[in-house]
Amino acid sequence: MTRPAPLHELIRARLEQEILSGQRPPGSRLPFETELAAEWNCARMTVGRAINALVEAGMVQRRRRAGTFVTRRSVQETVLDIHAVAEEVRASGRTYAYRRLARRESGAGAVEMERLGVAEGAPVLLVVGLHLADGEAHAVEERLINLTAAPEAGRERFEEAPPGDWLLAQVPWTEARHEISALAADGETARRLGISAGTACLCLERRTWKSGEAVTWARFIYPADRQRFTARLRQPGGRRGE
Amino acid sequence: MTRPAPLHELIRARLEQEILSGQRPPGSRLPFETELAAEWNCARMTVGRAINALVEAGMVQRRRRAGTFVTRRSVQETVLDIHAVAEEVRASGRTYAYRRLARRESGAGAVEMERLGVAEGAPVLLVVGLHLADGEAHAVEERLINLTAAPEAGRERFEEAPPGDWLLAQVPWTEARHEISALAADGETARRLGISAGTACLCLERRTWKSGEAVTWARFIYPADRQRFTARLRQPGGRRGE
DNA sequence: GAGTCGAATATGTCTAGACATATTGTGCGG
DNA sequence: CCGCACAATATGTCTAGACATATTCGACTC
Repeated sequence: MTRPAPLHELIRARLEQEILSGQRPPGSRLPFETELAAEWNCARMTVGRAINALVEAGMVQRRRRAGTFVTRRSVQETVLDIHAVAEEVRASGRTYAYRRLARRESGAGAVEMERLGVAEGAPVLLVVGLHLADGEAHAVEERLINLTAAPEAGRERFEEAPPGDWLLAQVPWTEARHEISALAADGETARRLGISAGTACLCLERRTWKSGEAVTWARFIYPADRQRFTARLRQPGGRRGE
Repeated sequence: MTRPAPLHELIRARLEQEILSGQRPPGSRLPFETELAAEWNCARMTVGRAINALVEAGMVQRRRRAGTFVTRRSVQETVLDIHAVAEEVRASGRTYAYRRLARRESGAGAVEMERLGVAEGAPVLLVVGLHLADGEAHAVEERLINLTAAPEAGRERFEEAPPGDWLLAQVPWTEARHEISALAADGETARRLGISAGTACLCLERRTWKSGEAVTWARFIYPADRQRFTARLRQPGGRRGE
């Protein structure tokens, strides 16, 4: 039994369908709110709400006095889900394990300055760890933590659990950025992953900030055959997990 | 001069800040709409609108009779912008060019069945092309088009312009999915890109549907040093391009 | 103690107005 | 013909209500 959809949802769905079908081509003007309100026999605010959802989805743009116009589609904005490595592995039905390979506190050098965006000599913590799936190397994680932003991290050993989990729980971030690239494994990485040097690898870099201050930088390196990222188009009217 | 922000926006920003700062921890209940309305001295619908924006951003969940609760953060949902290759190249200030390498119409075999999800023997079009930046190979594009879904594509040569542009204009899709992976260049790909076989490459696969029917499959292969994808965290209250 | 039913209540949707504000078109004067 | 002031207008925001609906809580029964 499907509950009756609210009116603003019906209006939104109808307009969306007309846009996607090409019936309302990019650049064309939608009927004015008052016209739609008369057509659907409802208040202007109800159609306004429907149209605002389309604005939110990037399908139309509104200009006062001019009207509402169908957006020209140019950039495909897709949604990429990046889980924690442990979840990725468990989701595929394998057992997950973690092993710390190295831990070092130091003052920021050139590399750390670039990766974290901190001043020279600022205290930073480097942790290198290996993520295992069914006992086999799944990914190498290199992690830099800005100890100025997260001083409590200096007291953690990160021997049993990866720093990501701890940071997520301890330091709420407000902004994060990801970069996905490919690279050939260098000697050390190859040795850690048990592959031969030069093997193609997928690389995910993540930078996290809390209110403008860099908290952590992380790089995950996966052998090419062991990981891929999937993204789906943002569903314009998609309801969020129920 | 910043225009005065609307009240629902102020309320949303305030609540968001309280959530991000940890002042309102995950699982905690927000004040009831009526309480917030009294606190801000406004109508209930105004605070409702503010809270709905937080729902949209996935920061809170609402349950009738129970109230509104701060969501536990689990999956990081990020937004990935995937431009057309031509735009990517031009955005970096280089000149863009395209060269078609091959074109073949045939009935779907095992590979095409898997990639497009069509029946055996269904008419498909394969186009292979090279994207060039400043005269240098930037990416190889392999493209399969379902001629049942887009029969007009059979009359196109795709010699000057890549099929992506034409398809985008002709066949509005309703769903698309992307996969990003790394691979080592095979002999033919390496030759086309002017690199040596085995070089690490970044690979983007895209599948596009129109109302449930597969329209096209595309695979872009970039040498590792020539492309990376960036994603940013979905800005909860981010305004869309103005 | 377990289960059932009904009342209480917070959210969900909607209306018919109001006024604000950005932008467009127009007419007037130079 | 150009520029400028002004009126027209479509969206943007907000209100004070109304009724619907899902969920919870408590009272009552077995």
